[in-house]
Amino acid sequence: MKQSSLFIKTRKQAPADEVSKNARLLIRAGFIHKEAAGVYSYLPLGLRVLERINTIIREEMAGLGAEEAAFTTLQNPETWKKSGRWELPVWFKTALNDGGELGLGWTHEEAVTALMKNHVSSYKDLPRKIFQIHTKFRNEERAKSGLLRGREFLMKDLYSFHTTEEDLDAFYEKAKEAYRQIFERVGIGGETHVTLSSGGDFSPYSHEFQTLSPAGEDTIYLSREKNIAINQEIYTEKTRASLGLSSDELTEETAIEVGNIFKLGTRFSAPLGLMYKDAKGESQPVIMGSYGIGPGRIMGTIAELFSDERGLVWPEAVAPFSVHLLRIGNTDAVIETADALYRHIAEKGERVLFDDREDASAGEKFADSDLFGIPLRLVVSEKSLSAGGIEVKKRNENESRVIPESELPAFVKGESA
RNA sequence: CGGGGCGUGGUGUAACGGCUAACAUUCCUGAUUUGGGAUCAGGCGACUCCGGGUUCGAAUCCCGGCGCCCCGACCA
Repeated sequence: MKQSSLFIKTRKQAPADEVSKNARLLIRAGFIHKEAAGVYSYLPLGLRVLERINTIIREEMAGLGAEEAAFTTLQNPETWKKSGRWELPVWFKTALNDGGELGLGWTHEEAVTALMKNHVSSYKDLPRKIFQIHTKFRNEERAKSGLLRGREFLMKDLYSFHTTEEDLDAFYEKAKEAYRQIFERVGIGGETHVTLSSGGDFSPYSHEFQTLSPAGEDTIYLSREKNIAINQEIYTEKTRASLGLSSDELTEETAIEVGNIFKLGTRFSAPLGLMYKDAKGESQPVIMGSYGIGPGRIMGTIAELFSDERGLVWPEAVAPFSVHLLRIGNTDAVIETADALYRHIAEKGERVLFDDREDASAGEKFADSDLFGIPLRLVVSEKSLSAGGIEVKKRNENESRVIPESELPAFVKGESA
C-alpha cells in the first residue's frame, strides 16, 4: 500500500477531549474517529488492526469446532421477556412506527437460545458451538477510557450447547485454553491472567481474562507464581481458601477485563424452552455456555500497554502493516531503489506500507512512522545508499543499521517468520 | 445517576465586560528544501455549543439546556 493514497491524517497534537492514552494515540495516529462519548469509527489503519485481531480469534474458534454466524442487531422483546432481561437499563430501545418496540442487542444469549430451538430436538443434535463477531450496543451509565468502555463496540460472542454438565465442563476448559492462546497471539499473554469472577445470575463463578494495566477499571488479587487471580468483586476468605491461596501470596493489581467465559447451565434454555430428547425419549433442557471477547477493547488495551512518547508500538501479529518503507529524498537513485524494493517486498506477500509522498519532509515521515508503530522500518535515502544500502530499524529498538540491499529480502522475511 | 472540570476556525490554544475575536498548526499558491513534524512570502477558514437574560456594549457576567472529560455509583 502506498501512503500517498492511504486514507490518513495524522495530528501533531492529541485531542483535548480525551485523557486515556489509547484514545489520544489512536486518534492522533488516525486509526479511529470519535463520533460521540463511547462511540468510535474505525478508519482504514485501525480497521486493519481490528481485522488482524479478528483473524486470530476466528482461527482459535475454528480450533474449537465453532462455526461463525451473524445474528441480528435488532432484538424482539418477546424473546427477552421470557428470561426477564427485557427490563434491564442496559438496553437501547427503539420504537416502531406501528407502536411496537425493538431493542439493540447488547448480548445474544436469548436470541441464540431461541433460534437454536429450530436446530436442536435430539441429543444427536448436540453439542453445538456457534459464534459471531458483531457490534453490540450498551446504554452505559458512563462511557470511559476511549476504546475500553464504549456504548457501541465489537464483540466476539460464542455460545455452546450440551447435553450434560460434564460435556460443558470439558468444552469450557478447551475454550479457556483457546482464550489463552488468543491473548498470547495478539501480544498481551504475558500480562493477561485468568481470574475467578462473579457468575452473575448464571452460576457461582465465571472466569475473566484480566490484563494488567493502570488503565483498567477492575481490581484483582493475583498470584503470579500460581498464575491465578481473584476479582475483588468476589474476593473473600472463603473464595481464597477454595483456591488454596494465602493472602500473602496475592498482590492487588489493576486490570482490564479483555474476556469473560460463563457456564450458563439452563439459565436461558429453561425459560425459553430449548429442550432435547435424551436416549430414553425424555425431554431435557440444553446445558449452555457463553464466551465473550471484545476485539476493540483488545486493540485499546494493546495501545495502553505498548507505546512510547513518540507513538504506538504494535506487536507484529496485530500491526496494520509489518513493514514501513520510507523514501527520503527525490533523487533518481533513491526513487528507483525504493520503488523496486517496494514491489519486491509486496510481491513476497509482506504487508508493506510505502511512504512514497513527494511533498512530505523527512521529519514528517519519521514522525508519522513512529506514530503508526509499524514493527519494522526501512529507509531508502541518499544517506543510506551511500552507506551501502537500506537502513533497518525496529520500532521497539533504538538502534538502526544499514544493510546491503541484497541481504534485505532475507532479513524482511526473517522478521515475519 | 451524584460530584467536579471544560465547551472559541479542521486541530491545539489566547483574548480586562469595550477596536475588525488573536497565535500556532492543518490546508491552498509560489519559491526553496529533503535524516526528525524544515524555511520564506501570500492566502482560505469562526453566527465564540444552543436558548434566554443583565448591559450603551457579552467569547467574557447570570439562568436553563446540550455536549465532552474525570472521580464515584452502576456494569449480563
